[in-house]
Amino acid sequence: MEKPTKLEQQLCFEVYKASSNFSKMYAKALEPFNLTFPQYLVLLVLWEEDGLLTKNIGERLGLGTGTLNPIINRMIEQGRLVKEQSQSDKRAFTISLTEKAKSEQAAVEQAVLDKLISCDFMGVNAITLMKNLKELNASFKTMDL
Amino acid sequence: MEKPTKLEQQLCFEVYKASSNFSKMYAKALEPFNLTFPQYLVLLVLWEEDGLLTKNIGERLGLGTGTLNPIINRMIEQGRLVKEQSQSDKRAFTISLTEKAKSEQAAVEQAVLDKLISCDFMGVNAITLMKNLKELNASFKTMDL
DNA sequence: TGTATTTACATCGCGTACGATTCAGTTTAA
DNA sequence: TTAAACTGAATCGTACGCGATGTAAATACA
Repeated sequence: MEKPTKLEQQLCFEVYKASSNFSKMYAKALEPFNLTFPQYLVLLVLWEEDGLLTKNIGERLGLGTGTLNPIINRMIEQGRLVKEQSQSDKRAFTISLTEKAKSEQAAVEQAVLDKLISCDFMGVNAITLMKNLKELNASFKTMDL
Repeated sequence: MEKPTKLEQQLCFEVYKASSNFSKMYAKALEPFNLTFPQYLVLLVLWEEDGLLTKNIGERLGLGTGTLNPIINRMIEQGRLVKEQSQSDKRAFTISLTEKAKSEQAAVEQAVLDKLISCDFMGVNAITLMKNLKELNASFKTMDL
């Protein structure tokens, strides 16, 4: 990593733009379901493993309670999630999918897939990109900041 | 790009996390100056070329007026920017740096550089990553979404 | 010329995103 | 066994980020 200044400024900006681009693309795909991108991420986690604690979801998504709690509350209002106090630890709450959220999984995933296919990232080497991003994010994890 | 589903879900998530990681890192570096990351991006644009129209800044950063306008207003309150109506086009406004914003350039850039060096992204191939991200973002540009 | 469209900016509503604080419940250790 | 330290959530304040709408100025064009 020689000459971090210019290079890194541009790297952080490319990441920033890519993130906002993805966010907008997914927003379009998820709009018919009245879902936002972060809400979709919560569903992805719970479709993989239902009944997690708020804490666990936050860890997987890298979100603090200040961000995650309002998202979960909106999804409860939408009738997608249910929250119940854990018996073993009364501070903690278990978040579970409703039937509605379970039954729409296939349709939502199909809509996202359709969008991705229609977008067709010409020539982008997604494998390499993912690998490099994972390395980058792993680096962040070991930092004090 | 075979099997977009899982792969792409993860790609968008890696980008999402990387963006938030960068944002937090830069936030730390910029905190002493009472600057946020998006505010810093505005400064980067204007340090390169002062006296741009709001429209130009928005184009370079990929931000709409709904996002950019409040940022500029805060930076005016901070005493970093000045806004004046364009004479040639009375709808447009020229955004210029104050002396304060010009004089702090070196110190801000040094602080960011120090932070980047102290973070030391071990083994991350920034060149390749940048290249792939630029391709990705170029793809987004040619999309309808 | 006069009207229709477009453009530049402002504002609004909603939904993140994050650090800081608060509070109740849990664990640790003296 | 308590007091102290810690932990999981909730809440608050500030700042994006975006689509939609509003308004005035500029441009197109019939």
